[in-house]
Amino acid sequence: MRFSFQREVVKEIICSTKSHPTADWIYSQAKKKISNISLGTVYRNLKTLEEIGSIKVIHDSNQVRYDGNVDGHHHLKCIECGILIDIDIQPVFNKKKIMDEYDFEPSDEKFFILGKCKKHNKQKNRK
Amino acid sequence: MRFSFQREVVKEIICSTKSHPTADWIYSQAKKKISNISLGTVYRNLKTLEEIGSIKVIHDSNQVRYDGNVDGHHHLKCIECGILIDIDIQPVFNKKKIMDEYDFEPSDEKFFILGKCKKHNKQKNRK
DNA sequence: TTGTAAATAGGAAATATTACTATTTAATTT
DNA sequence: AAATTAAATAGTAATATTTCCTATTTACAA
Repeated sequence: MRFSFQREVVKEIICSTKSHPTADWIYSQAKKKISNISLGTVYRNLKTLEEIGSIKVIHDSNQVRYDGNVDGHHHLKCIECGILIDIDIQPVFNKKKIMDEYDFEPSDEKFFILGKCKKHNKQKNRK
Repeated sequence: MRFSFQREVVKEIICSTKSHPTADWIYSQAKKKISNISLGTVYRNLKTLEEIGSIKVIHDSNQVRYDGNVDGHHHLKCIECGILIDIDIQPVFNKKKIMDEYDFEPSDEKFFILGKCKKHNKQKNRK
C-alpha cells in the first residue's frame, strides 16, 4: 500500500486516545493538522485501517466508534454517561454446548457490560 | 397508552419471527396488512414498543435489528451469512474484579459470539 | 525526470432516521 | 348516540451519517 500522510494522521489520532472516538470527532481533530482534509478521506482511511488491522470498529448502540487498542479486549459501558472503558477480562462460556447444540463454530466474541461507572454509581467507600 | 392497530401489527410482525428483522423489513411486512402505513409510524412504534419492554433492539454491526424475544438471552452471529441465532447461554465473568478494579457497577450484559453457522462451518459429522 | 496508478478534495448521492403538520381516530364526556 | 379532545397517523420534509463520483494531486517506480 502506498504511503499517505492523511492515513498516518488519522491513525495517530485514534491510537493516541482511549476515548473510542467517532468519525466526526476524528475528522475535527484531523482538520487541526490538515486543514483541508476531506471527510471522505477520513472514512476511506478508517475503512482501510480496519482492514489492515490497525484499528477496531466498535458498534456502540447507534454510534460507530473506533478503537486504537487492537488487542483482544472488551468494554464496560456506563448507562448514565455513555463512557466506554477497556477491560482485560475474558468472559467464559460453554463452547462445547455452542458447537454441539447449535452446530456453530465460534471464532470471536464481543462482550459489553452495561452498568454505572465510578462517577455514576452509588458505591460509598471509594479510594 | 391509547390502542393503535398499527402498533399491534408492528408488534405481531416482530413477535412472530426469529429472524431479528430490520425496520425496513418490518415496514414492508406491515404494508401487506395496512397498505398506507407510514414508515414514520413504524419507527415511532418500534421506539414505543421498546420503551414498554415488548421488544428489544439489537445493534448488529452497522444494522439496527429488532427482537421479539425479551427474555435475557444472547446471540451467535455467522460471519459468512450474517444470521443471528438466539442462545440461552450466559457468559460468566469476574464481577468482583469489575467492581473492585474498575469501580463499576454491572447491571446488564450484551454478548455476541461470532463464528460459522451450521450451513457454513466445515464440521463433517452432521446429523 | 517522467509515467502511472493510488489517493485526495470537494461535492453529490444514497441511506437511515427523525421532525413537522394537517388530518384521523380511540376513548371519554355529555 | 353525539360531541369533545388529545393521542396517533400519513405524508412529506429535514437531518445525520456514510458512500460514491471525478478532476486533480501525489507517491514512488522506471
